[in-house]
Amino acid sequence: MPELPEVEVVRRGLEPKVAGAIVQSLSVREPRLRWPVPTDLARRLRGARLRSVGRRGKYLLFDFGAGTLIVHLGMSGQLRLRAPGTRAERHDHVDIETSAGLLRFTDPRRFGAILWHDAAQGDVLAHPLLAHLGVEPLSSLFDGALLYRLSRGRSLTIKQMLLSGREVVGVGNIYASESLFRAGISPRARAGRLSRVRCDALAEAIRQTLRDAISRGGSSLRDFVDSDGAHGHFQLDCQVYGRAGEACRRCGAMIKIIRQQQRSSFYCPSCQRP
DNA sequence: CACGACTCCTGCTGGC
DNA sequence: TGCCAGCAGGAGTCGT
Repeated sequence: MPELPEVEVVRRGLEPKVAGAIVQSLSVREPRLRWPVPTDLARRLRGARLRSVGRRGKYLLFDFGAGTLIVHLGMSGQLRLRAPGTRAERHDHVDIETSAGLLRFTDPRRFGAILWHDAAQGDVLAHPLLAHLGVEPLSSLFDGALLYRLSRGRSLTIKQMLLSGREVVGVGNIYASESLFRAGISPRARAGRLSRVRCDALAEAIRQTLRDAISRGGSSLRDFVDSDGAHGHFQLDCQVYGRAGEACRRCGAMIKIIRQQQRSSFYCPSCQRP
């Protein structure tokens, strides 16, 4: 479900409400997520005070001082703040009862993850899952120069490079297609062949696409909801994603769909060049 | 190292 | 109308 904008929308929704909250209890109904929920999590969290809610790529980072709760929403995860006592339904796998309310993790496909990183093990950003992530696309470190430098000598397609998360994080299948359309670049273009000018255009397109999506409250393709259960509106503005066979809004040509690495890519064959 | 295929899981949807 | 194959927004791991 969630790419960077959706995760950021969840983070922004939660942070002002739960920062400073004390954890009262934690209950795990289904520990079998992408990796097992740590068995000692309840003991570690009980009585702990949540300092802040951060984000790295698509990972949410709940800082408790003594350690960090790492949460990934996978493809179908939700993290919502509910009234205490709200009845658990199917796929409501983990509840964190806090002084600010019930923080509930729901994930039908169980591709999500809830992990603990102890402060004694060092900076959470050095965690194996986070250490090799690319640059944050909305930070000042990300621009066309970086994209150009990191793509030299690479034979994979630009779509695949964006999805890998090793150069830039947070761009998933929807926003990769949308960003490439904005930049006029075919998803099939070889990353290593992109000119500096086109890298500039792509970096700017990625930043604009993600900012727009965040400001609209995230994509609501399928079932994305924010921490209050509200749906986003980005899907209303998709230029190519999910529009195979329809007319390009810019030139009228028919939007195409192709498969790349088992994922669909949507693009306008007229507006986007290899 | 770089790259691509495979995999985990449940819920829909589209085509028959 | 009903059924079911195939596809879905992620990304770590493994084989080449």
